[in-house]
Amino acid sequence: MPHPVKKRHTGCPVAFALDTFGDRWSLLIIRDIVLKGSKTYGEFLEASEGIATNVLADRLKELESAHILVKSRDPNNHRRYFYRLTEKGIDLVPVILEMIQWSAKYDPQTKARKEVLSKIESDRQGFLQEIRERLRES
Amino acid sequence: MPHPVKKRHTGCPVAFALDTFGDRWSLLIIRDIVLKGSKTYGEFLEASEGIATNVLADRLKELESAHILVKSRDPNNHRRYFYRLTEKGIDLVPVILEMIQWSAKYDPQTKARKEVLSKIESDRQGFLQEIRERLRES
DNA sequence: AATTTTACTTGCTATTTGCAAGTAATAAAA
DNA sequence: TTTTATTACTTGCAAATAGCAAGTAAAATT
Repeated sequence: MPHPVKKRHTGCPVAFALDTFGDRWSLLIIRDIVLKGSKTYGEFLEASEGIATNVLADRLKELESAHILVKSRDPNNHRRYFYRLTEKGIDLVPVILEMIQWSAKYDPQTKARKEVLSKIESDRQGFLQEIRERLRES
Repeated sequence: MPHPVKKRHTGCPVAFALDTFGDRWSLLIIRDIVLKGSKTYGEFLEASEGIATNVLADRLKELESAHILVKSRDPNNHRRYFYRLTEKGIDLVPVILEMIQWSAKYDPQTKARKEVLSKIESDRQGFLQEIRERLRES
């Protein structure tokens, strides 16, 4: 079973952020929720670029205990659970948007969609508000 | 010698960003340059929350080959090198600012300074511009 | 009652990190 | 000009983490 990474708790906000979600997978899981509408373990397994099942289980546990995700049962199918973003998690969307813009600028093979990019640039606040509302009501 | 992490090269901009700097140390090195004015190997070793020397060497190499950093000799002391951000590296500052804002909001022990935070909120573009200019002329 | 779905866990190997010590080139001091 | 110190690394090894394949358990479906 993978373990949580050592926390630096130095007070530096950059270090705090990296200690919380600074690994290869955490933000991809959040991307799956925000951009692909994933909610369940199975959906993350399929959507997240081939994340290993034990690593996925570990990251979900970590993100839940960091209060970035909340887990609830699917009322219609008690075998499965829904993972949703908390407000703390939703507040990570701006970080993801900046990453998207940076990669769109520097990755020649980027698949970032032009419409999305122009929306982010021309009406960032509106775009963020739409995402927030969608996530809150999901 | 640590090796580069496996690249996913899937076209997803979030994955591209994480493949490039999505680890516990890369953005801390960049923070050292941007916020602490670090330039040399020794300064990174001292500033970066106790990064191990071999990991530092590896990350510098990776960031250089990703064209985020450039390495040049100190003309006054040929034993040492200066590491500076390229434009590609400078363009990561917005990502770092978002992380700072998120951590300032959610870390009760944050040491993020209020003046900096209000400057970021009230005049983000101006703040970014100041940083860019300082980094370019350094 | 048997099968399938869903969300994991377990065990093992490979990779990466972290620590301590060592090296090589240049500069400074004696 | 020989010795010492600085600076930027490299090397070797142990510990932690990631990745892969197979297994388990509860709930739903057939």
